[in-house]
Amino acid sequence: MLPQTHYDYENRQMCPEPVEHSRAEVRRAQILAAAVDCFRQHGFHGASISQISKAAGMSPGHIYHYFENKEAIISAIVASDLERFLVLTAEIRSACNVREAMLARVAEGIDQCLDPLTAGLKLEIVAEASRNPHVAEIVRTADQVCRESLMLTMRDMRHAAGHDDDDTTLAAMVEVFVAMFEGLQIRTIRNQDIDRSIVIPLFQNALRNLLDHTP
Amino acid sequence: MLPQTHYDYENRQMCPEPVEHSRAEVRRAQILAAAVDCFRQHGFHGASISQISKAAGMSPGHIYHYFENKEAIISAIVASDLERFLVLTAEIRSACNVREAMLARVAEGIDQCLDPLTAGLKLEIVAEASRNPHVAEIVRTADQVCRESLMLTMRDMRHAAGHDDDDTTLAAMVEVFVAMFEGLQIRTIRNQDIDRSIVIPLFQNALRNLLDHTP
DNA sequence: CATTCTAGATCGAACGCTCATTCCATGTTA
DNA sequence: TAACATGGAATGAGCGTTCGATCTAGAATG
Repeated sequence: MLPQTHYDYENRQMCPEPVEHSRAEVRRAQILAAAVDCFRQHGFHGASISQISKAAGMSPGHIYHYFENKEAIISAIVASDLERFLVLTAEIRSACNVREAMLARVAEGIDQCLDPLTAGLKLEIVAEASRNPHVAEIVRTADQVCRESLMLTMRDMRHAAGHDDDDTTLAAMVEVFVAMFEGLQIRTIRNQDIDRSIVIPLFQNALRNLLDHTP
Repeated sequence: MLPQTHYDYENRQMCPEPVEHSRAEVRRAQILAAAVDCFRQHGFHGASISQISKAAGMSPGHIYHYFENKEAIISAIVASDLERFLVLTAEIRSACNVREAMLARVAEGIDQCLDPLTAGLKLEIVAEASRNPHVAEIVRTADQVCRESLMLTMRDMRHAAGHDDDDTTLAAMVEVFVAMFEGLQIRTIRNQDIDRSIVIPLFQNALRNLLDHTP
């Protein structure tokens, strides 16, 4: 386990977490957790401040001491959500055996994508990004950082296997790689009876084919 | 071009379209077109009946002569959206050369998935399905029919190539196949600068690997 | 240690607005 | 004339947000 970090958007690097325990930080976390619950159940626009405040165990007005408005809550969730992914990719890249770490995380990633609760919120976030420019900016910035991190990881893996790819090829491989995972999030909503024991090996095989691809 | 058809949910088969031109049908279509526009821009819960009625060029109250409530509009859009896909798969299966038809449609499908406007609404629909049981039921029923149709198509293709797969394997291949396409819908929102000229061939190659897969 | 002070935490009523929906008067068609 | 199409105001509920009143914990003071 790496120490807790977060992504510093201004300086574009990971920073150690100051592990805040102040009352304010606790309250903020309470609100965010409650909001995640509500957004999962009713969507961004369907969930009301009143609902969120009830779930967080405080008055509606009090929410506004910690967040400027409802959209700020959305942004905070999106940001923290994607920060967690950045930590994950950083962990993979800092492992001794990058390939092993990656393959291990693949199984983990598939499981997470196939969890309907997680997938539902992720889809809500992307759908919101498709029309809310503010959310779109956060989502796209973090996505770019993730892709860059994955590109570096993939370049290492491929180089060890004797391939020497240019950046455009690597970027395309990352696109298809990520698309496959994100596609699972949609599948788990559209089909609740996925036969995991057959689908997961097939999926992993397709991933391996992609990673070992020769032009 | 096949004649216009729609999917009869009760009898589980395609039916010829009665091509209605009555005033009521025209009005309904107007409302649905306006609603699609509004939902794209503001989401299901963000778009109001008043907005939709303005876009459709009629009064808010009049909407309720054609749809019981707002959710009925959502359902009608989802249903017609997915019916169009059912028509597409039926078209592929009825082609002389199924493999050729399929590969041609693949390029078409990639283009459609990479269009942010189309993708945005599809994601909105899936996100809504992840929490609205009524929408979920429509989405899942249609998805199942699509998968069955794709399974038949894929069985033909694979059989011609000397493979004889059992149903679970075929179902899994369909899952991964569809997941890849649906993943593109998310990618086109998260990354607006996808290099199509490199990504699409790589994506098609990955698809071919999947279709020619040997266990 | 006891008291006072103060700044932040917290509440919940209130505001202005918009929403989905209803309803009835009016217009249109056959 | 009868049946349907349409408009638009009315309704009541709920929304995001604001705001002033109260509470509380802990520093400052004596």
